[in-house]
Amino acid sequence: MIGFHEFISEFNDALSRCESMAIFARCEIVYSGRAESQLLSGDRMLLIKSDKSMLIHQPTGSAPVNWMKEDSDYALDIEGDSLMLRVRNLPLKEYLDIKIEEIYSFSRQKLEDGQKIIITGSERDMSDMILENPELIEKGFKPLSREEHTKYGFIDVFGYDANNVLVVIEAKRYSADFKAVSQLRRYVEKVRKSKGLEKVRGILAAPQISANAEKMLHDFGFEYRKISPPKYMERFHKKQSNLNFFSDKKDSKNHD
Amino acid sequence: MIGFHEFISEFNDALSRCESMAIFARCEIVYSGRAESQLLSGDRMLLIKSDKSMLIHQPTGSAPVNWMKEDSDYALDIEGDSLMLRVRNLPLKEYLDIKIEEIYSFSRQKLEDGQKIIITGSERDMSDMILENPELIEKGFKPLSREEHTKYGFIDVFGYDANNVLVVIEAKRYSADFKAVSQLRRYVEKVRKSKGLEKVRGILAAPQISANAEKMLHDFGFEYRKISPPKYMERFHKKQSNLNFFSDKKDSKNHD
DNA sequence: GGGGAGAGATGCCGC
DNA sequence: GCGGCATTTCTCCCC
Repeated sequence: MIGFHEFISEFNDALSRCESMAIFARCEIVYSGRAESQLLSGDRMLLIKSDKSMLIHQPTGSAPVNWMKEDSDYALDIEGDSLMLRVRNLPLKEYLDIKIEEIYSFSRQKLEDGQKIIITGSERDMSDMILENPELIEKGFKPLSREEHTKYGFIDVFGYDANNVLVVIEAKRYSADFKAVSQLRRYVEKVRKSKGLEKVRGILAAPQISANAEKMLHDFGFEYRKISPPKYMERFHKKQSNLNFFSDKKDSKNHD
Repeated sequence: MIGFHEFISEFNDALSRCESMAIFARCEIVYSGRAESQLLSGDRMLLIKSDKSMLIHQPTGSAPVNWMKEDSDYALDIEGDSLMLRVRNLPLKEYLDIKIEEIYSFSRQKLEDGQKIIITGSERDMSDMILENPELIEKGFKPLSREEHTKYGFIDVFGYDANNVLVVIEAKRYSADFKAVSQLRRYVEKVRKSKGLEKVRGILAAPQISANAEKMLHDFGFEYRKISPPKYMERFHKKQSNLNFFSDKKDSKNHD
């Protein structure tokens, strides 16, 4: 438990040094901006980052209950028994008011991190895989070099089949739904119109598809290919299982 | 700075008591599950919640760089100069390995929070507003009681115009895009087919619409209405600007 | 800055 | 659990 006066001093000092902060506190919260929200009194974790963004987490769930974007302004004032923390982002017209009733703990730290996460197994990797292995779609499929931003739109993969009919492919890394079919439909219609072609094939590539989406797909005359996104690191790990840090990962992967 | 042995003991005790934790540390991270990722050494904030979910934040940005869902398992082991924190969610087949090089600070706290956030200004509030004020769409519009899950789909608002022509309305709280138009199109087509009607009107209600989306909208013969989501609390605050922090919140439920 | 689309999206609700 | 959809989505990339 930390007194408000000591906290105010520490908080403002940390803020001026662009340190990151973690606060455990009981508080009530009101947000006003893109929407409006209220959250009555309870225990939460408040994070303030070096970029002056803020996140508030309840003790459960993976999404923050309230937050403010970077470059927000912070002001602390004691009001009666409580400490008001007012967070403002004037350019975005967003306001967060936190009535802090009790502070359980406070940590501050200057954090240095120049690293950027590298992710594999995304939809992009999936279309790369299709480009490199066109037979995943069908024998004789000839993909054109992928053009995300053609005049036809943001098409994942684009090519010709064995009969030189144009093929538009939409890849989804997860179970394909109505939205994926609608998207494919929009692209196919665009290409048909732009090229003045009657026949353009549409193919949805995904590990799964919902029954409704598949029905809609067939109604439009499109096709489904069951294809899963690649996991490059996993493959790498299986090949090279003798490394230090990563080796344990690998072993832990061998749960299947 | 905290020693690994002391940390292990504190961490495991906190875990067994379902406390929440905040850790500032330098670490490397590897994730494997729905996708795969790696993040080289840097300073981060690690949160572990009462529900045994985990969030890892870099010093900037509002989204976590890595995370694990609730009910994950945690295991700590000293390996050479580092402390390995292995997080596992076996049912989801997700694995997170954190190589902790240095711990700057550690906080733990039992958090109690039974409150649920109340949000206004959502799309749902928008369709409620249209139901209560049908003239926002046009003179003579008669909304039917809203049925989110009709056999026609999850239609926002549904009604008849002055000439008893069926009207399907899709509301968007933000600037409407291609996806919104596609969605409206899908609903209109569904209703046309289900009811065997030639003429069903489609209206997109949103505060804004992109030029491309508006063109597509008109190509399909649909219409746009410029309507913004309501902000009940804001209206209330303007009327009653002399209350203390919380009285407004409570009454803000009586928004209309 | 807006538009368009993916995300390890998350969360909610309904079946 | 899956399906369908909104989200104060967030993030990225391109124009």
